[in-house]
Amino acid sequence: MADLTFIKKVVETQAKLSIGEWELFSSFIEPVKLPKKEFLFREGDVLRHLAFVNKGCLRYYVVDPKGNEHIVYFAFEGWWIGDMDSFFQQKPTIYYMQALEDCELFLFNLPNFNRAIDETAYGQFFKKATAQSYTATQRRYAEQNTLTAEERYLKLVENKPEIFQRVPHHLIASFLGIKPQSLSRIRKLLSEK
Amino acid sequence: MADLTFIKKVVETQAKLSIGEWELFSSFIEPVKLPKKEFLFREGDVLRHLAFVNKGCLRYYVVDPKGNEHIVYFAFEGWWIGDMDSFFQQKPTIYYMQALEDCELFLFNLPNFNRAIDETAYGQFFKKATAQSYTATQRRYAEQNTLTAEERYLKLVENKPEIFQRVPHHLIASFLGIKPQSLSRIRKLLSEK
DNA sequence: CGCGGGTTTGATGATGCTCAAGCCCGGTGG
DNA sequence: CCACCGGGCTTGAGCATCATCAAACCCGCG
Repeated sequence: MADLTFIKKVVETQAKLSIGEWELFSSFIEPVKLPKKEFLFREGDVLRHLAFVNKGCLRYYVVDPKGNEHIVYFAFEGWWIGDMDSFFQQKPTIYYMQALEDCELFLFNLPNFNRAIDETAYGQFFKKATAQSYTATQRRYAEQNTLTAEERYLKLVENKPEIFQRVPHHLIASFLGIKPQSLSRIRKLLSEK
Repeated sequence: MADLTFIKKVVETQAKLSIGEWELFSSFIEPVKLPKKEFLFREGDVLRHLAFVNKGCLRYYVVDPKGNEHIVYFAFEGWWIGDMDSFFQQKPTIYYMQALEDCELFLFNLPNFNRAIDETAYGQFFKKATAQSYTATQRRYAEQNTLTAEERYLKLVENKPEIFQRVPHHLIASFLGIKPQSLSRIRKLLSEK
């Protein structure tokens, strides 16, 4: 059986599950390995699972009509990933989720996930965690207009310095909303100071 | 008593409430009038309610460290509004919510809202509606980088033409992520075709 | 009638993109 | 073991988009 200590710790940041609830919740987990470069889902898929990242890292991105990829977020250990709209409404997603390293994921299918929400205190976790990342996405959206590329870069260096060791720079550029050339120039300028 | 036909119709798009559930749910509603220019909440407030917009329209915005306002969305009739993170975690918000017209809102406080989720099929509505707007926010975030200002303007004209009659143009510019001057120029260019 | 907020228009400038070329480095095959 | 290939990173020159600064205009309202 997979090691569940990490996911337990994460869920317990927002909700206390009784022993029985935890037993039910953990029985829903389907552990899978996702090798580097493989996709958890692609545009057009109807999501059959939401997932918890126990190990590794992935990118979540969308391809616009002009063919440009745009990375919405990177997901590292401890993140919940998926397109909730596609998952709950069982309709096709417009997003891609690709492993950037060999990953270990814990999958939850829809009936089980609904049971976890309705029958255990995981519902509390889910509500709060969703609200939090929703508000965070709104904030990031606003920052895209109010901050310059350099300021967004510095913020990332501040918040997640490891990312530059784990993720190629052209993907980080896409995440920051700029081209690889621009990221390179920003780094050069800053290093000259 | 306020007219509940509209909110009932909206909730029923995603969930069927029994007669008893609807009675409980509607007993939670606190109708209030919010006059034009007044605030439902401001930065620093801990949200005591989420709200449904039965009539009128509002803007939801954030002020960045440089003092620039950035409108995250306009809320019209049928929208649910608030900062869920502030509401569920009872922590201060960074957002402002201001009426742009005389509004009629239906408020829900935290204990009642939690009861609605846990004890009625409103929980289904909430889960799906939240997932939908979360995914929509992510899409809008991506579009901020992939579309030009003109393309975003045309998209708004397509999706919500009435907005130009109801909301001053400098606020629409803020929503589109540009300055009023730029919006004016875009409109001029397009009208010359 | 004049004030003031909102919109328009013009001139200039900064930020980040495009196009293009060169470089670095790890992996592969001879 | 070395030559070659290719992806990713860097650098340069010119360009597009949108911001900034500034002024004029429009119009509703006191």
